[in-house]
Amino acid sequence: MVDSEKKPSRIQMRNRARILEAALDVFSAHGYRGSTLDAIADASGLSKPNILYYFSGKEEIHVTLLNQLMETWLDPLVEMDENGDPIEEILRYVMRKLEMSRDLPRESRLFANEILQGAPRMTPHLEADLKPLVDEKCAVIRTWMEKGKLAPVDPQHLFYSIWSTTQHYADFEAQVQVLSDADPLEGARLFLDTLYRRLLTPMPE
Amino acid sequence: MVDSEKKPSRIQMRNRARILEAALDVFSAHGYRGSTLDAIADASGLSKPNILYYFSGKEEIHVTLLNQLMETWLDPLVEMDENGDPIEEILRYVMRKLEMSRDLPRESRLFANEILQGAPRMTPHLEADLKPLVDEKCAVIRTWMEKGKLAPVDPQHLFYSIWSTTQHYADFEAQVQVLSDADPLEGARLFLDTLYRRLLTPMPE
DNA sequence: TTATTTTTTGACCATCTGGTCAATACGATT
DNA sequence: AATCGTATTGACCAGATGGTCAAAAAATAA
Repeated sequence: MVDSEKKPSRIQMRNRARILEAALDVFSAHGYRGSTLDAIADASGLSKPNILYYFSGKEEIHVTLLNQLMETWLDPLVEMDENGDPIEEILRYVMRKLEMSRDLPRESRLFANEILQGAPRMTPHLEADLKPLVDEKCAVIRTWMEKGKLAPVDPQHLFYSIWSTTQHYADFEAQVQVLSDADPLEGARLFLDTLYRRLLTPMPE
Repeated sequence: MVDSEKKPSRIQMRNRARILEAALDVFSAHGYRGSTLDAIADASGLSKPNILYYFSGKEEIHVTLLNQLMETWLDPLVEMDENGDPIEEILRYVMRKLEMSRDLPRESRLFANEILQGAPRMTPHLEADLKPLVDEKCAVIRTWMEKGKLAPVDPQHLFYSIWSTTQHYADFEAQVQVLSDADPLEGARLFLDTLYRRLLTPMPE
């Protein structure tokens, strides 16, 4: 039996990792309801009952992925530094989010799927982790604006715009693919740099 | 039998409309795979076999919704007028998209779900309808920029940003709900107006 | 080696789900 | 009222799916 008291064996570590890796593939591509244990079993190379030896059920796998994701997802925002140059800090945040769209598209789509379905398994996380962090960083941005380092805009909607414009390249890849000729991510870098510089650079009176 | 040759009777019109209305509710909330004919039957007040009397199957209902959606979705872009004032035309487009997030959130989520899953039933539509329209409007925007009426940016990515920032309020409503105190849509109007004015207003040398 | 614990699996089950079909109810026309 | 095409439904089915379980196979400890 997998005992949550003792430390996990090497086999347990390896197989749990395999399962989560396979599940990320499957869940991000088909959503929770569209994913089957059989598909995860196939993708991980383990049998279905064996998967249920490591996880109590489909839902626990999904929840585990979502929990892991939350840290990764918030990290760039955590790193936004109150003492850095405001515009460069925000642009750095934008670029890190854009890189995550390129490097972690599955995670982005997993998240998008969950929120689209009304965040049934994530609302507590959002309230407990995301909300306080966003409130804190909004306050930082407001002080920057008061000091005249940034042109004034609503910080909350600024965040919404950063999230949506960057994640768009992962979440709506199927659409971007149809419309774009060249590598969209390079164009996105230039565009978003311009967008946020023009939005946030304070104008001397 | 429902005969596609003859014009549909009043009962047929009414029931097909009922089914599509119920299906829009269900599909937009749970995605294609997460939705069941039983749920659509319940929501429409018709029995499952009766639904299959009007539509050949679950997929046909979904495809019908997607086809209807495409028109509604493209309409604001179609209306963008080459002869209007460039900045006002684009801002009008932004605001119409934002209104659609408020008034047609189910349609927005239906679309988002479909694209997130890789657009399995919409890629042909995107290529046949969306792509040419976007190409055309990108050309218009480029001429505006050449005439110095708009600050230069990549028109394609400009569209991506408009779509993502406006649709965000419908598609990620569950997240916005957690973070926003007041009515987010009013704040969004102000923010997006500022964002696109600052981005697009040409600077005299 | 043997005993013991951990890991893996084949067979199985209950439920859900998309879909069928024969029979029935309904509504318009004569 | 009788007729005929339209609309509706209860009963049913096959396949998919999440999950169980006893037994076998591996790994580990004695």
